Amino acid sequence: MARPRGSTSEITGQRLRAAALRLFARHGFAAVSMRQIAAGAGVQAGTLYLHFADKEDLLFDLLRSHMEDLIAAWDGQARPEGPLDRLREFVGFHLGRNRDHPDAVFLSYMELRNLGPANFARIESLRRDYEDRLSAILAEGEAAGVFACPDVKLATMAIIAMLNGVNTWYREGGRLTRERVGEIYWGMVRQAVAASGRA
Amino acid sequence: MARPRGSTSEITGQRLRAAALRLFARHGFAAVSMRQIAAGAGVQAGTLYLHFADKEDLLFDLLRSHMEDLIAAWDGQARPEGPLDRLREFVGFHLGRNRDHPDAVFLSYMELRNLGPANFARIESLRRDYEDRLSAILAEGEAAGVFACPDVKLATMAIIAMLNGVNTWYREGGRLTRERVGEIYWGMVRQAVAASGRA
DNA sequence: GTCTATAGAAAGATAGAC
DNA sequence: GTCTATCTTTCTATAGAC
Repeated sequence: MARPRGSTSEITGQRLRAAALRLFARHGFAAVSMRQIAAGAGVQAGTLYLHFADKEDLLFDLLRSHMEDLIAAWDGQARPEGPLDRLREFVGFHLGRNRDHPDAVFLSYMELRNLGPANFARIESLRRDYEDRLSAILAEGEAAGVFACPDVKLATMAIIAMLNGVNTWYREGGRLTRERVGEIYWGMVRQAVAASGRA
Repeated sequence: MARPRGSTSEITGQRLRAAALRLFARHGFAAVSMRQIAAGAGVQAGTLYLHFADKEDLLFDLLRSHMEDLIAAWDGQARPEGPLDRLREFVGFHLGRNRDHPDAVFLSYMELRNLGPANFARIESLRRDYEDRLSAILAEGEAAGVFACPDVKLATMAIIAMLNGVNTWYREGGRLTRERVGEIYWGMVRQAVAASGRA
């Protein structure tokens, strides 16, 4: 993040990150050896310890940068006015990020248990920060009478889980395009929190 | 499954299954050693190979029996008439199973990649069988004009992902009871597929 | 059916040459 | 900054005693 750009070290570091991300997502953190990661980046095993203190530090680096990039990307983009359009924007944004970073998304939900307590807490905190963006939209819509969630936090968790599910089954070239899937999910999300229709 | 009941072998086998389930869910398949599993069941490592051919066979046994029990439990219970009540029943059933078998549910989504192609295909097939039960309810409701899913398969995946998400954040003794969470999720599911309100 | 003991391979991490 | 070589530990799986 704060290393000199373009240096040999930085290039190797990024290649190691990329190799580790791919391998961890494919086989699981515990199943991947430091030797495999090094080989994936075209270096020897010992070199890894020039860039990362140990295996967990490498995993933490991947998860932290993923969450920080995610939050920065959302905060950095223009937001439409009004809770409904803003929610639509969030759904599209989240699905787009999941599409573009499937390995990191998978890791950030599946391999948290391999972090020590301190690192675990930091990632969880970042995740909460991100989820709070969605909660704020829902609360705003609730106050405006556009949404009617019986519980904003639960609606937040439900929407995120629902959207994340797409990555587990969607395959390029299948029955539906990404765009169509996005439209259909947006429809379900909108109805799930809509003010009309609540019994 | 077809072993003599109550025999010493069967008891040890069940203890090994229970220990493996707990350890795999807690630390991940690759991170758990055969020695740990044996110790968790109070036997030595060599004994494991009397009950399972190898580590993958043990995982497959856990996943297969979980999925088969799940389907049998749903098929074996009385079903209310009408798509809306049937959907409500499914939501409650699914949340209840997830509550009672969190480790097996977690494993069946996270450790499939550790199965060989043949075993993987068998578990995937069982999962599809289960999901088809939900799809049938949605299709029935669609035909009756009670539901309006733009796509039954996507609604199936969305509902299951949403419900499964509860296990990742719900903690006993928290802000909401299981019953209240079930009510709120049922409300969101119902609205998400409701015939009214579709634009 | 379970034990002890171990073979053989592979893991994480480090030291020192270049 | 990267390499080779290696220490130490741990792994899966098996052989043979009881």
